[in-house]
Amino acid sequence: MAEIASKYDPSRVEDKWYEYWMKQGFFHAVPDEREPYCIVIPPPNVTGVLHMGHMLNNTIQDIMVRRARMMGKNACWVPGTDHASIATEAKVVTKLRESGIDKASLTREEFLGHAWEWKTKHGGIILDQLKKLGASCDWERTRFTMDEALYESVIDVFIDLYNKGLIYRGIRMVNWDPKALTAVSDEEVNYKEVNSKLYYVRYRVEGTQDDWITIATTRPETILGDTAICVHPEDERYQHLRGKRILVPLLNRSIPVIFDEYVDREFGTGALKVTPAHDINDYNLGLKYKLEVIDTFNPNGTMSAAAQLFVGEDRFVVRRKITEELKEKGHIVKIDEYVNKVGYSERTDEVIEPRISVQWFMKMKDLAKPALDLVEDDTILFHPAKYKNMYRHWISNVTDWCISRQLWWGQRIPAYYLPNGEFIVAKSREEALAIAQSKIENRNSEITLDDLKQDEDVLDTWFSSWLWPISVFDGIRHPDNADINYYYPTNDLITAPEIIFFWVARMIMAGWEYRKAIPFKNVYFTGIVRDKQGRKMSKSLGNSPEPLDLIRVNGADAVRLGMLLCSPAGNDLLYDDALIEQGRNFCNKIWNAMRLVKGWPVDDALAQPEVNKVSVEWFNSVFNASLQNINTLYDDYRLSEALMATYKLVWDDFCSWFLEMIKPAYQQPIDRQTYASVTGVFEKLLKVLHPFMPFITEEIWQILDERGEGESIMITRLPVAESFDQPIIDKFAFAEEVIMAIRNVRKEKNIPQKETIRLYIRKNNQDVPDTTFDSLVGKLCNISELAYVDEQVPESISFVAGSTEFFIPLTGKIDVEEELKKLEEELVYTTGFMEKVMQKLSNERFVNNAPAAVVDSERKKQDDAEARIRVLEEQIRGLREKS
RNA sequence: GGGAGCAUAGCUCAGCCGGUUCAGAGCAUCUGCCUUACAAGCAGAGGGUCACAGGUUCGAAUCCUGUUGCUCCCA
Repeated sequence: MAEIASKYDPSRVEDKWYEYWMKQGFFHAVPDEREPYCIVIPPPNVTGVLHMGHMLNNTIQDIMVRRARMMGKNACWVPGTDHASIATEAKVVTKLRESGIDKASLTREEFLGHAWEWKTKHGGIILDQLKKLGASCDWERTRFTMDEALYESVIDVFIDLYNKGLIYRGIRMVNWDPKALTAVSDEEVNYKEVNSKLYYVRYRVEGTQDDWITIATTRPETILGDTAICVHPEDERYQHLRGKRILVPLLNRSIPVIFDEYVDREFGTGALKVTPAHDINDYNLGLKYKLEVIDTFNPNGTMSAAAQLFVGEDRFVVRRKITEELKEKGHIVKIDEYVNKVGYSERTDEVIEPRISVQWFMKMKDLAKPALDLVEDDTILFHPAKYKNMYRHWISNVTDWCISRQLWWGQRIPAYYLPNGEFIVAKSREEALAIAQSKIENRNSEITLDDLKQDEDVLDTWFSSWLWPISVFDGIRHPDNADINYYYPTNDLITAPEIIFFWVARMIMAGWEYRKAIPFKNVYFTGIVRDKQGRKMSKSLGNSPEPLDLIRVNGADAVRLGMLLCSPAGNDLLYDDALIEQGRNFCNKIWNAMRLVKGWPVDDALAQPEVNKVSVEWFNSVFNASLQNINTLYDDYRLSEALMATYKLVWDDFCSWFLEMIKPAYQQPIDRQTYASVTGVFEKLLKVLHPFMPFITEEIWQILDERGEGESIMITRLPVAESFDQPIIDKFAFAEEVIMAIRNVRKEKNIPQKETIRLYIRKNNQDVPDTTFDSLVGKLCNISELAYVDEQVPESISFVAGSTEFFIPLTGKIDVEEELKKLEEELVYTTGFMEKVMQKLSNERFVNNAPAAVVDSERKKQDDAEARIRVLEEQIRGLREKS
């Protein structure tokens, strides 16, 4: 046969097989009579590029879907991207600006033209990157949240929920992103602790010359929007202010003093400035006391005309400037260092500005109820289950969802305004007109299409994503189509815990609302990929390796293996190059196992030696025992443990033991029967490995035997765990102990493996010798004579396994003192152990209370220890007599 | 401020409805080997008061209480 390189080179393998799989259409799935298995990808951001988190997440999805496919299920993994309205719009705006175009100078249609152009050209890079990872997605089903079908689904759902009274339009305090110029939802605000300052500012009481009240604020720039001062009704310090008014510094605007228990008397001075336009709590106070609302900020975070001062300047610049001015005018009492939490936009990292505006909201209470129950009663299972707590907490305290965004890139809200300000929610302008005309005939009868003005805003991207498991199968528009009926509910969702609210919870709501069925049966939460120091990987820190470089250098299989080995569900993964090195080494190990097996000449005339026969029997049992274990681990979603069990089965049991057991002598042929068994189990191992390492397993599977066009390991069936022979496993465990002891003797006495030794065995306690693995021990330890004896063998190195004595005659190499010392240490340990056991057994309460099986096992321990002690003592005696 | 979770070997973790020599795995470390598949390898070895303090029990890494430290979520 042709020379096979001693090192595995993934670069010559991976692209070749991926293309082959694509060409054969193995990834594509259509409904049939088999059991379906479906995963929808958590759609990555269309602007995104592959990062380490995606690598982990998609590796896991690929493992699940490949395994299901090899279990004979109809496996379908639907890929796609979401339109990421804020991020994409920002990208397009930036790009336009670079080519000298201002978004404001474009019409909506022109802008969307540019946006689509951008999407076509740059969008979805990430999907191609997934192919390098080996992802077996059904690319023919690739979806995008702005595809016509998905767009229309979103609109239909909006209209439906509006008609059900679940969507409303209202004036509310929202989280305003002054950079993206849009509202964002509560879930898109990240609170970070920052070092800031607490400014103590004194306001003069109206009608006095020198009577002041001091408030504490972290945001002096909002003073210009103050419309009240609030103190606790029982606060002794401020009783004299009842009925008084206060002058806002710099403006001398007169504002009332209000008394409300909301105020924390301990904080600052106990006096609170109230700015209803710029703080959610102040806003609520404003509603309660009917305060004036002065919005002093423009949407971009600069001061508005209403502020009167610093108009047009940025709020943070103004914070500095107004502090100076307040100081000059004698209003600053003191400034303390202060640590507080400030909200930042998830999308732009800009400081969020609470802002009053008109937005669309979705009522969550009614939808939340079933979504909570479905998780509480384990209809949907979380892995790990601890996320149920977090889920319960959020969903029990859920607030209405702000779903409108002041952007163009997204599904435009289907609301049409009449000249009088009323609005109609309808699928099209024509429909809206018809509704308007029928609704209040007299008043609106003269309205024409041109009078209707559609809402300018689009919907939150998550308002598309929450429909994803349904909309990818067009199940909103066509609830009875074959795909949705077959693949929905999907089986597993693999995602990050950070989007449990954004996405997981809302998909459950949508699933229940629109299909009265769960969107998925299991949710597997992956961890966050961090660097060795535990820091989250991020572009700004520069601590993330480039995933595609890792794949190019090490191969996708090595990367997949490395990432998965150390990431139990829900635990963060501390990335380390060593992990991938481990993956690479493993690939090489398998590769070399193949080289070894392929290198053996086969002799049909050769009968199968006994050694090989028992070895094959043993390995078959070990294989089935392991496979059973691996399947259980999969069932429990303990993927990294399933991988580790597979890894050990291949490396330790197959390579280190089995191949050595049946390995023919150098340049000697192997018998046909054994060879067939070896290639047979090798193939089985490759299949078990395939979901983890698709490329190398395909390559080796193809080399191992002649395969025809259209054949592939990925469409074969996984081996089914069969019953196994536990006694042979136990017998070998004993043989293994003996082999290791002999290796130790060789090492200690410097006897090379090439030099044969003799081995004498003395059974005690009238035990019948088990000779199953004797010939194997002989082979692996290069033993010229193996015999059972009744007496101790003089001039020998000896050791005891269980209560069986082993003697290796070694004239002239025995250090009696050393041997005695070893035996005595062994004796001390065993005696100590036995005493502990006897102590237990002499305790009546133990014997009476403990289960019989436990007591029996203690008795067995005692018997074994006693036997061993007798043997050890006898050996010591024997040695003493000699010396 | 409210809630949840975690603490076991140098690192990452498993064990946790109490009972097997129960104190484990992988990696890392150390020692010896270029032994004819693989030095990306082989053969071995060392390493932990199971965070701390109490309690329950014949028996606790495992159950209970408290303490300390860390992490996450929410406001």
